[in-house]
Amino acid sequence: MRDPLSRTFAALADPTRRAILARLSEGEANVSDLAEPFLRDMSLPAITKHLKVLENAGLITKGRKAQWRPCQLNGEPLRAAVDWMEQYRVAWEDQLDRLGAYLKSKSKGADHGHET
Amino acid sequence: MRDPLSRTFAALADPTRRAILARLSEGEANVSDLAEPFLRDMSLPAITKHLKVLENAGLITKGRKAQWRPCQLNGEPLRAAVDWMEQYRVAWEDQLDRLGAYLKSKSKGADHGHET
DNA sequence: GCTTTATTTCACCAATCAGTTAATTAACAA
DNA sequence: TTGTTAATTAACTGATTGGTGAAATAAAGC
Repeated sequence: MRDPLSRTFAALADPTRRAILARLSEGEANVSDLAEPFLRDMSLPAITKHLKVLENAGLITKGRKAQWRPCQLNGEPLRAAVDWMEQYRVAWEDQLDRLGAYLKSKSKGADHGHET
Repeated sequence: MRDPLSRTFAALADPTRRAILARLSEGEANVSDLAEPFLRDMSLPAITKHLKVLENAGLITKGRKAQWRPCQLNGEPLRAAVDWMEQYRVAWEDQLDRLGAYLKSKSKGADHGHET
């Protein structure tokens, strides 16, 4: 996973990590706070690793406050990811439109008068 | 990678696969058409595998036309991915706003206490 | 100094990933 | 039937991922 965009998407490709980001969207939190909901399912080192993945992707930054490591969200890479998607969104929606038109013409074609 | 969202993000976490999607956003293409730009770097079976990943994520659908397999984009999972991101983008931007406000108040010296 | 709390690092393991070459299937063309 | 083109499957490999428990580090607190 060399490039930043790949790192971002890879980091998002895990429900635990997405949940951590969701939690962080409500505000700063320490590692143990972030870990707490998952400790039934996995160990603390596992969370440390997930956080490292998020950090390497630039999605979070970790501070230092005594023995705590307050984490906070960094939206920048996410914006890059959304931007990548938006770049192709027009084409995707065109294709969806074509599909919609096709389905509509196939079923009935009543409401919104498109060519049958 | 059980859940659909994870599958989508995982599928996007590879530059070859993103390039394939980009190509497909310009219109339907056969496997060999899609493979052509990459055959200098990897074999055809490698492309077949990438296409399978994209297909399993629901990002493309493969048709059959004689011995060809015309692939086309399916934007639905991408919409779900963008939706997930948008859901938190507001919060991220709020955080950026708060940071901005904080920095502004700090530079202005608006000394407002933080009571217990 | 010793103990506690918060977090990370280490060494390991099983599963998945991304690629390979060689063989195979599918559809068509002669 | 034989051959050609398009694409997939099979069997294998090395690297990465996601987890573990045990030990190590860091900063307080007593």
